[in-house]
Amino acid sequence: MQQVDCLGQSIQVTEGQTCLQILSQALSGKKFKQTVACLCNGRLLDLKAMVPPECDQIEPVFLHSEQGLEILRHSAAHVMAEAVKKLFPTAKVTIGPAIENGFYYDFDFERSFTPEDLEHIERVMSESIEADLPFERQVLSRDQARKFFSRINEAYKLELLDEMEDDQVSIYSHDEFTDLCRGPHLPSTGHIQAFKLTSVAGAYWRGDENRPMLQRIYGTAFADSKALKSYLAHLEEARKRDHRRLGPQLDLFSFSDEVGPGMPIFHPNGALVRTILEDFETKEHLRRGYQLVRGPQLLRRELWQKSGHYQNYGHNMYFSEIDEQVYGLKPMNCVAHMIIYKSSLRSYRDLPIRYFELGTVHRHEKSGVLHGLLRVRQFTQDDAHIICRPEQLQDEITGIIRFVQDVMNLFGFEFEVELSTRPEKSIGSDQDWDRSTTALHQALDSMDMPYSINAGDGAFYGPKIDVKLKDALDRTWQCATIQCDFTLPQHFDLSYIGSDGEKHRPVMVHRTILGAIERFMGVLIEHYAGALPTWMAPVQAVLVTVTEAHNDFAVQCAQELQQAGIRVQTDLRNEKLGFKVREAQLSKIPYILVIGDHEVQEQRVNIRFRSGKQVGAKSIAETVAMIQTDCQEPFNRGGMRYSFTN
RNA sequence: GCCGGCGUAGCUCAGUUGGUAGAGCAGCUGAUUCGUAAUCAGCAGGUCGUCCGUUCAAGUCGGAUCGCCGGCUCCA
Repeated sequence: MQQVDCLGQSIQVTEGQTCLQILSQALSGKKFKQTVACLCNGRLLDLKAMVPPECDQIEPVFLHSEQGLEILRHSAAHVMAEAVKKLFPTAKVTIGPAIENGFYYDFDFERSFTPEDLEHIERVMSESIEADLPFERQVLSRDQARKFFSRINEAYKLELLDEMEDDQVSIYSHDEFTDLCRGPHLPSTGHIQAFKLTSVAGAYWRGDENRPMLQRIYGTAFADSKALKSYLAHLEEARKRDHRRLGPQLDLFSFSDEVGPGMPIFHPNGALVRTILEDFETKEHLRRGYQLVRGPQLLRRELWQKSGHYQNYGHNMYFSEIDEQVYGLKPMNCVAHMIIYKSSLRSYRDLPIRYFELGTVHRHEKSGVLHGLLRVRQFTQDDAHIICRPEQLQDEITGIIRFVQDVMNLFGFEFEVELSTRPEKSIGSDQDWDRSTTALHQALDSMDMPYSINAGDGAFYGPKIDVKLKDALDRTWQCATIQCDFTLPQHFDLSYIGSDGEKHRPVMVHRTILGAIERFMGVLIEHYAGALPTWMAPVQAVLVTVTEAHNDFAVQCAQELQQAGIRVQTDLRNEKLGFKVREAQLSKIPYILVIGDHEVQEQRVNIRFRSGKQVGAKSIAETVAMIQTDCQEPFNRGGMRYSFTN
């Protein structure tokens, strides 16, 4: 006799009983309505599935749970596919998974779907949901399935079937629509209470740009309309934080058609923020034993051929011919660093050598990938190359990870870490790959850093660790990267004299901490919604006068604050106080210092934060101390020894 | 690069079935001298992204091109 544990109750299963029957016994009626699937010993199953013989534990999956939402969204994708097939019978179905916050389905159709099409599709979907049609699962042999999909003329499904290894496959049907699908699904279409089709896009079949482009429809679905509304409102809020909107608004940077795509222009405020970041980085690198170096922008083509970049990435480089010589604008900084290393004979005692450069590079990125400051054609990397003995590799990598961690903590970023292993198209010996991949693993493990593995996504010359940050819309962007490289030392014949008096080959690590200054600024702006922490704010304080009678004192205060190293502005315009406060606050200036009759009399300023909070009157000396403490605070919190100075 | 959408004043946008361009904010000038998110009035501002075409007539229709946006692919 089979016994299962369900929500703390032990229930006897008689033969042929479904999970639905067990759960309805264990659950009170109300909660049961919210149950859309079940977990049998951790495996997701339909409610209508028979209790598996080996199962001894069943848990309900509620619609509101993460797994419940995934099932909801996947089912919504099926309902959408059904609607598309009803409206456009010639469309061929391909795949349609649930994704974070929604779902999509790709169709092969002779034209793109229009916004009007989406409305029609939504209407037909609503009809299907209204009819509350059950999802039915059926298990077929691969052969039967092949016959079925061939009869209904769904070539893409046949291709998917050919790739499957199982002898048996499952199909799901509701109404007249049937799809090859692992499941599980909702009990019926009526459980889809809140959905919306959001956009159309082109997408390559199987993600391969050499295969046909399909028509993708994106949608989203939530457990109830309140959750859907709040998600859509969240999206709207996120759009307000978009650095492409905030950048020009705060007069940080802009793009110009006249200049060219992917070439950001930094205005005074933005250039100042940049300089503050770069200055911080320079000091922080010096403190951690890096040496500052600087290479040229243009280097002979032969050098790029030697490094291998010409062969691998030449199509993305900018070239120029000068005095009958071809020069390439550098797409990375390592080549000059190699030359510096080679400029003298190196001893094992010299290693590790850590060359750091805020190196400006040019890469001709495809036009379609450009994205504000996050993907540009000219950018400055906080780039370093560490040349070390093989046995030093792991310590060096650990040091870099600690560096990344410190900096991310300073800014309060949450980040994802990925380790990418050897790709198909790669060079180097198995031994080199194994040794360096192991060093990366061990460095991450030794620091208890959680990470995922991206198999086959390493650089062609070595494995790497990438650190990814999210933008306002939760899209991830690679920032820090740590890349092992054993081919460049070979191409440039790098060596050091070991303790045995013999020449040895060093290993090399390419790494960035922020990634690119431009990208990092973009992510920072979105992270702080434009309200940069005081130590980075281009203008830290603005003196706002009530009337022109107070201007003299304001100018005097400004001079004192400036003397103390604070970035201060005055707003002496003949405008109402409310108007000036509003503008200062919209400019996200951390300290708004109001001066009226009281303040002039007491020789004080009245402090208001950009949050709207009013602090009260303080002397200039007190104000300076307050702002300086504020600047120092993130560094104390981040546990960094770097101290804020101007 | 590929698929789709969009380009009107510095910014945000309106502009009906083709009939010759409009608002708010910002700017300038003047008035107002004011206590914590928008004082009032006046003025000025546009080859409707660019180039071809259709038409008596194009911001509006068609084509090309440049750019931006959403995806896909890519990211040394």
